[in-house]
Amino acid sequence: MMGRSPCCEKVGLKKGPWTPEEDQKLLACIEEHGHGSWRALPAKAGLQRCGKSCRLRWTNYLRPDIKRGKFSLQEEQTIIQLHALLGNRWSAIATHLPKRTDNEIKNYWNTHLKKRLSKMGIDPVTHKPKADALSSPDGAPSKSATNLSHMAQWESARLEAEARLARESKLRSQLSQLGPSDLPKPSPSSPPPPCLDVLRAWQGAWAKEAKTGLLGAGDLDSPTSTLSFSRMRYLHQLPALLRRSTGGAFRG
DNA sequence: AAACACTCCAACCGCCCAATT
DNA sequence: GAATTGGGCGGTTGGAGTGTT
Repeated sequence: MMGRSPCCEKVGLKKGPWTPEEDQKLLACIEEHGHGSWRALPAKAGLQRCGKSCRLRWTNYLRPDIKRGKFSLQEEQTIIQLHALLGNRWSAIATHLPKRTDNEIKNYWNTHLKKRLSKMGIDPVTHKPKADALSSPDGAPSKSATNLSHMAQWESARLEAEARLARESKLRSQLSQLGPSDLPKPSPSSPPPPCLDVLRAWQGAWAKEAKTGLLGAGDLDSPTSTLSFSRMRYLHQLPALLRRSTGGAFRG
């Protein structure tokens, strides 16, 4: 026989919002058996749901290692900076925000941050000032802009690699914890997430470049000459911009 | 108080890819 | 190698909650 055994039959499966009873069943089942196979879980748990729905409910809502509620200013900055570098790759962004799910970040971006950036005159897709010129008059990027462009590309690739490593590490720890002990716990053996270190390193690199004069004085003040340079400067100034846009009322 | 408009987010859908047979 | 699945991802949306007229 080709392939695997057939997937769960999709007749009579419940959809829509989860009830507290369903949540309890799902939690109890994962506590007792771990989630092992999502496909097999609904039957074990006595749920009229498909495995996919169970997985979504667990990863986005029931998992105990989830922080819910208001995003801090620091988290907002991180999301915007990572979005400028990575685009709509929410799972990659989420690996740098401990305890936040990609779904929550995506929602927060769509309902809050996108609008906020627009109000600040920043295109939320390109992260460029809306009326900004795309290139220098002669069309040739400056040397510093080229360097910065390479730097941005390098950082983007590095973030991607880190996100991948984080995923693989998570997968390994899940595999080793299959079974009753599958509930996430504060484990001293699991490495801390890469978190904000990448952004800090990047910010440090920016400061160094600016200080050592790799950026010409004009580069810091003149209209931006390339998309990458514009983006780099924007990222550098983001914390101050955000503080201004929130009127300082936001505290991390 | 009712009707309508808007906001927000949990959950769905469809697609993709690696793994499995 | 082909067929098929499970799981992950990003885009989208239904509907509850809130605000406005």
